[in-house]
Amino acid sequence: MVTIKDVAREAGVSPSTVSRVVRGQGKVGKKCRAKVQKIIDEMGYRPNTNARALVSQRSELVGIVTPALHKPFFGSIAYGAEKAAREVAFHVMMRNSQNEPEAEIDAINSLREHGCENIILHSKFGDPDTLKTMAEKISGLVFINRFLPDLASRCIWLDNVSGGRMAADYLYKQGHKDIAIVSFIRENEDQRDRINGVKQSFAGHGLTIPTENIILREDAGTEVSNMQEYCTYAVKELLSRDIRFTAVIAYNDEMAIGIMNALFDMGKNVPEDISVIGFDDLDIAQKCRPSLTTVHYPIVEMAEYATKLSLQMTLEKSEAPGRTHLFMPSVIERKSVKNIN
Amino acid sequence: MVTIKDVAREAGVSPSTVSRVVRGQGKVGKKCRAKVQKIIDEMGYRPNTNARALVSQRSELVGIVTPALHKPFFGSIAYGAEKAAREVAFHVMMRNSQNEPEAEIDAINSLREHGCENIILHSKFGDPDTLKTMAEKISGLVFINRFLPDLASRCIWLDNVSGGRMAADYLYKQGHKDIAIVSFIRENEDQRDRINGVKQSFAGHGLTIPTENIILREDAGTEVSNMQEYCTYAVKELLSRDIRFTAVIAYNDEMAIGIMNALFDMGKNVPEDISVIGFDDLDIAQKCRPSLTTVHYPIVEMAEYATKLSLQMTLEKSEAPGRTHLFMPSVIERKSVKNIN
DNA sequence: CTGTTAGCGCGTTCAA
DNA sequence: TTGAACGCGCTAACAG
Repeated sequence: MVTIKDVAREAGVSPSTVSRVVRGQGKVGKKCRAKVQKIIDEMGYRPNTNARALVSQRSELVGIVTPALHKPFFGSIAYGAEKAAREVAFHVMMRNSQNEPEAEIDAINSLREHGCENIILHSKFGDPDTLKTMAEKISGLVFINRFLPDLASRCIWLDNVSGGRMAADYLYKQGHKDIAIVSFIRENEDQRDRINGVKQSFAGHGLTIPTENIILREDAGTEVSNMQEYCTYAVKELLSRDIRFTAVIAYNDEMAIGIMNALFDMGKNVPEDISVIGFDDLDIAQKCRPSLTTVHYPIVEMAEYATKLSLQMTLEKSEAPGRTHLFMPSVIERKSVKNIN
Repeated sequence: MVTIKDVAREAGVSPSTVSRVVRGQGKVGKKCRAKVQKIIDEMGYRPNTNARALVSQRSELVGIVTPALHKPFFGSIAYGAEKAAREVAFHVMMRNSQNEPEAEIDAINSLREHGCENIILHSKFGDPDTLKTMAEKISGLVFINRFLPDLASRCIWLDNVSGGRMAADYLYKQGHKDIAIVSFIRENEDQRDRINGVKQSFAGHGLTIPTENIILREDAGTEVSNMQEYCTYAVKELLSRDIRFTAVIAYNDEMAIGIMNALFDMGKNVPEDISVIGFDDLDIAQKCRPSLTTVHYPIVEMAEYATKLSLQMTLEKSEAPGRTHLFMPSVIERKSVKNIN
């Protein structure tokens, strides 16, 4: 390993001068700078990040904590963050949390051991008070896909209510007055918000959505163990109940696809017999058949934005601006919804 | 920030003793250890990784360099690596290379600045000599999904020839004697290997695959700009040429799905009219319709293995074992291939 | 079993 | 404009 001393000796200058050249700071004579730079290139010198972080008390690291990196949605977060980080020559360190609050804390702590001040956290279930305490200690901690009133200015999140409303508005315009909703848990924020958005939209048209038209995973019991099983269960329920619906709003794309498959299996065609709309706009939405009409979640942009915000907070030592960062979804029209007007 | 000194002072011992307790190494009196541990917990002391890495000359980091993390296949590599890294309390740093050899080198260099000795590199196009030079300098550099004869013991790769053979064997058993192949470039290793595997299989049955039955992206010219366009082009070619085929072997799942969609668009049903088989076994393969029969690529396991191998090489300072690490694919039977016997 | 000493490679004073 | 000296927090070698 070639150190700053080696370069200094070779160039016949002091280590401090080399340091100035490397960082492009301070006053260095033009000739001197050129000579040192030449030696640096020749010797292939690269500053030791650890030593640097040790002395300057900050590492050039962005940490990202998400539930499961192999899922496309979270992979996109990592992708967006890496993109923004690279622009300022920062590195990305990642950690999976499995959606377990304990694992999240652990991940954050170990990130901090590396001197990582910039952390993008995707926490759906972390305790607000705990998170607040952490935020006070970590100047670059920001939250993606969650809104915490006390930490509003550090939250980068999506307007799920609008997303739900947009999906419902779109369906309504296509002539669908009777719809069903398939989601997970009633009380989870995102899920509740999206459902509320749908209800708002329909209320605006003087319509209500009967309780029987809403299927929730929490009501499915233990008989279903994975997404497809749940979707099959949901579709069976819907079809067996004495209700009328021409379209299904799924919580997300994965579920929408599961529902389409279940419908096909039961002899229903999408969108001819029943329309389906998703949420997220994952890659798969354009690859499945019929391609999925869905609500676009600008997750890559959000992750980039979150990273830049975090960086700005630590680099410019500026507090987060006194506002929250709310992104808007948008409907992407594809082939899974039929116009029945 | 609470340092080792703070703990030492508080506990009335020397920093070295605290260090020994923290690392669980060396001899420390039972009572003494308990007391120090108590103070550590109370004060919330966490060792500074940078200082540690500086003095011990090694960081507890695994670097992973892949072309594009947001794609499920590469996301799985990151996932597997993180899993293995976490077991030994290492962190993962990642970098996207966009498949550009320059960016790869750059990524590796910046990883090294962090003192990262463990690097999992997914490089399809990197120059073998350059890679060899890097490997000599980086004791924990391993290659995933590539075989370099000179660095065989550091390569974790898949037997693509067998994969191609398995796909073809499976098709043959299902009664398909006339098949088409859709792939990218003739000379790329993986693609050539898989095609060769297919040819071997058929040769074993006394059959050959006519050149006209093989469509390559490189022959498509510039008119196609994305995967779906290419698949549509490929299917059109196949259908317009005066050839006979009952099944299509696609280079990978993404392509297989594009091909299925193109076939549907042209009024052909899968698998009734034409069967399709993919490669990779991405999540999407079980979600698409018909679900895709494909060749399973054990990429998560391979990434875990690669990480453990790298760790072993650096931690135990042992050279890589004198053998290469070749994983075998396997056929996953789903619904996109019809038995026409 | 425990403490003392001496750096790891670098950035940042402060003098010169 | 340059250099010398110091210390970031920690581990390792050596004494005791």
